[in-house]
Amino acid sequence: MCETSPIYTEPMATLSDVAARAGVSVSAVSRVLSKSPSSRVSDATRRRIEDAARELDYRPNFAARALKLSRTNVIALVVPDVTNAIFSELMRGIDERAQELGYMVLLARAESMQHQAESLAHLVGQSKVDGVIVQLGDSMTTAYLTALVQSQIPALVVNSRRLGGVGSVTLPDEAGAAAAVQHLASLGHRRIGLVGGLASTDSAQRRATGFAGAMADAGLPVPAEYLTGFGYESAQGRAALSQLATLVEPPSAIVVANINAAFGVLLEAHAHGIRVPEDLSIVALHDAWTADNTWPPLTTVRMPLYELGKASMAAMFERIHSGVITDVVITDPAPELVLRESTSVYRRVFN
Amino acid sequence: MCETSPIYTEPMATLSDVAARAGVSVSAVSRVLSKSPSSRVSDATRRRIEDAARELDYRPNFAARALKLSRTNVIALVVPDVTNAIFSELMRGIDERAQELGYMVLLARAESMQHQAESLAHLVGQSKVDGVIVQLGDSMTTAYLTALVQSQIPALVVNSRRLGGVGSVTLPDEAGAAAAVQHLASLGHRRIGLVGGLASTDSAQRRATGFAGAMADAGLPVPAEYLTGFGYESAQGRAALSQLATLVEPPSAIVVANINAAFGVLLEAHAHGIRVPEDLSIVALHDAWTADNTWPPLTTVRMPLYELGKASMAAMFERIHSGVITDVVITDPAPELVLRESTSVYRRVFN
DNA sequence: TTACAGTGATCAAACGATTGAGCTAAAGAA
DNA sequence: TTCTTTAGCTCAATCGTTTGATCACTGTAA
Repeated sequence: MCETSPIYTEPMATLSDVAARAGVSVSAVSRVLSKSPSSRVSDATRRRIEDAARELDYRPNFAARALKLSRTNVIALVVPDVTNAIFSELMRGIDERAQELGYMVLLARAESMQHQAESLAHLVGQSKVDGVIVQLGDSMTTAYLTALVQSQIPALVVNSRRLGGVGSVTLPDEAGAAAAVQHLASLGHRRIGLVGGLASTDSAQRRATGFAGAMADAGLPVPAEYLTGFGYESAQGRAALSQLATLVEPPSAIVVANINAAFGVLLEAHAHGIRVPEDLSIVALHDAWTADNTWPPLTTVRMPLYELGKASMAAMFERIHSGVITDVVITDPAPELVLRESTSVYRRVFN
Repeated sequence: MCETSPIYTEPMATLSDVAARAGVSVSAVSRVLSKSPSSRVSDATRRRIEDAARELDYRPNFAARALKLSRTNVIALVVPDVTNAIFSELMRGIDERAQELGYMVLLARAESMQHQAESLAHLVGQSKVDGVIVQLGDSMTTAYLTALVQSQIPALVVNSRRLGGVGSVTLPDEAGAAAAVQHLASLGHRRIGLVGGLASTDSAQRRATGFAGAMADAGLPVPAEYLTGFGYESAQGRAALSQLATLVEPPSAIVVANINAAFGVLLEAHAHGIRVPEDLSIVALHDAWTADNTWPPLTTVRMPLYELGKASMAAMFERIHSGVITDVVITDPAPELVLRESTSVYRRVFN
């Protein structure tokens, strides 16, 4: 089961190796290879240096560079839950832009940071990373956030505003919720409920606002008992539908503020013998590949998560390099309805 | 929208700051704080140093340490697809053990590494990371792998063996497939099909072997047309069922080698009007929270992914510190059937 | 002839930690 | 008293880069 391998790993070529081979000084090599604009070098030596570097397969030593320049070109991404389908699109956006900007992403699961704020401080204090992008979750304490703000860490919060001292990048939550309402209204639904997030969270508030606004625009009433706000996870979606189902006159359609909660809603509907979409139309915010796997497949509103990621990394870059703290709202592309099979035209069941 | 913040970020305290405050030399501080066993220091000075360090909130500079010791205590995890539900359990295991061992994990999406092997070489060549754990995907070229082997990088492949020069950690694939078969057989099914992975991959082969073995043990025939092997993704699951459904005498139950493919199987079943589990029982390898969201919820065989992650990190640690290359198979816990609603007792439809 | 600007390269001091070797004083041995 | 040992420190080199300061040289102007 085991086998020892002699490790012949000849050490990487360094600047001075290249310098020796090219017959020049270390500084000349450094200036040429790091393409510094102030490099007054003759074409001949430049070529000799580049050749030598290529022949020795030279790669700059990350640690040495980081030490000298006191920046690592690495940023940390803190997410509450890697399992979340939403995270992966976000990650993809961040990663892509990071690569363009010459950065790498260190993924940190929030759960793994036991003494959370402290861990973050370590990350930056040790100058392992140049900045931190945090995707807020319901579980993140405010203590964590204030600690984050107080530390002078370049930080950025994704999809949550009203935090002084750290930047933010936010989704068009109102527009997304409104799009969902408009879809249902256009199908003839008048009794539309909301399965929302925790009222304490910023995004849940915005989605609720968008929902209310669109209902008003459509001239539809919103009874208080049609509004729930248990949270974004599956179990909380179940709880919400379970409550809505007991109403004397239950909604004929609901907007679910998060796709994960919608999974729970669907399960609970099955459990209650509520047929989707015949008895109840469901549209959820956020699109993900998992929406195809439910029965019926979920109609969703796709939110620009990929762009959220890209913009986050861009804002982080700005913050690091110019100290500018921005609050960005993604508007392009706009939330887009993805029609599947969980919504249908309203049929008067109480005819 | 923008607001500039003056950055008062006073630089981190260094060893010499601590030394100055404690009135001792830098080396004394280093020896005390890095708890080196060869530190002959009086209790008095030790206490002075520790106090000074605490007061200044000293944290060792990562880059400096990495430069001097030429190791970073960071490993890279390369995954084909962050979206994959399987990945998150694996990641959790790796991350947890990494933390115990004083390591951090740099997540690298394989898709983001355009010139893949080259990127890897960069990662290690620059000594950004001490080693690389690779979760193989269908899309990973053999060129990539041979490059990985040839480089002297401490590397480890997850769930794929037969690679000289790099270690491996593998799931109990045969046992998992066998457990699935046994469950179906115990329900009275005799015509059992396999929706497998690509025959070129190691894990697909082992699962196919486990399937065949268990079928033989149960005294059940396996017609060649009951065996498919399109791949582990949803679309390929659809393709597989679409093919199986055309058979004159289709299977009454199938084992799907991967839960993601099972989602596709389920969709295709719906499309064909095949009722699950009445007309077709389905059991999939790998459990994930998404299995609860399908209709009907999927019966699965839970594979020890978390333990796979932990073992991987442990093996990586071994590899880095003692050069020992191991091939580990996870046996504990054994694959476990998670009963949901996609399987039921066989009823003779052709009576 | 002397001075001076400009070019192309080198020197050397950092960055912050680690660590083998060397130093000093006190204690013990001869 | 003198020599050796040892506990308790400090010295100084080193890891690989970056970068302001410096230097040697050539060509030009005064």
